[in-house]
Amino acid sequence: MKFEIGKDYIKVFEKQQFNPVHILECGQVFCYNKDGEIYKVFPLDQYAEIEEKEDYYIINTKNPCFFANFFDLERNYDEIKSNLSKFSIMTEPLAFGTGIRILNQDLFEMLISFIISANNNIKRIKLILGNIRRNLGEKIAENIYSFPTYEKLCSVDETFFKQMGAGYRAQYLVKVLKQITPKKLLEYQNLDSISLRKALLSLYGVGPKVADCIMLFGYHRGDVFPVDTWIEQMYCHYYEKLDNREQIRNNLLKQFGDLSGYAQQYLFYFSRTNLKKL
DNA sequence: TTCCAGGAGGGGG
DNA sequence: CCCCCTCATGGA
Repeated sequence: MKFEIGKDYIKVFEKQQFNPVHILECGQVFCYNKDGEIYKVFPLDQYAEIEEKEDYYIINTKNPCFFANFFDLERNYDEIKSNLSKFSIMTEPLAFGTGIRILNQDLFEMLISFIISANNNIKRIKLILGNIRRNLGEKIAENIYSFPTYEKLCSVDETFFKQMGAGYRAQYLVKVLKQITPKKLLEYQNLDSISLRKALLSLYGVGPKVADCIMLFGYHRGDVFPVDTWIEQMYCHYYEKLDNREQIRNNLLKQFGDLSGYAQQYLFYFSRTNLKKL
């Protein structure tokens, strides 16, 4: 995709391939705020502000290289969308979510975030993660705190996570922190998708859906299809009535192949905002 | 008041 | 293997 990278900014010129509203609001990421027309994004300990100009979007940040990778700017999404458009079910979701991109997010942050996401809603997930940041992170901008380090998270107990609002997921967090380190997660990069999924599923608080989300939004694997309540509803509406999520996953994977992850995100975003009206 | 949210762990059959 | 139950919390 066409973009210009400067010392403290990135300009992104192809708006049909890059829409910050849809990229951030589509449910793949929880570390952002909307401040008027400006989006503030704060993955890990990094910070950026995104603003729309007439012919481009500008990402203002001290670390353009980090965010070029974070926003997956090297990838051509025109090609992905063109391939997805061959499926008639994708017509509306592609039009609705124009400019969605799958982010490259930190593996450890994804693990913690999506364990919290289980049986939860996005607004409250953001709230809980914000509480954890504010208590254990470093201040990186006005009223914005970094994602805590592994060591910081290990230094607190179950009661702390409950106070942050994590509810019964508090014990999952404490246990998973004893099972895994950020370094080990990084080493998993080399695994094929079958082995990677198996490794993630062995972690406490990580089931099929959370494992798929970590694989998609962290490891950028296209050959997964996270099935949550919205995808399940979508599937029952457009395909057939099925309550077995593993079966739904396999059927959708068979259709979309290596583009499954991308298809899923467009379908999820569309379903979550439109399906209840249908 | 009950139902639901980007589900997962645990027990029993 | 599958089925059933339970797990906090806040908004609708």
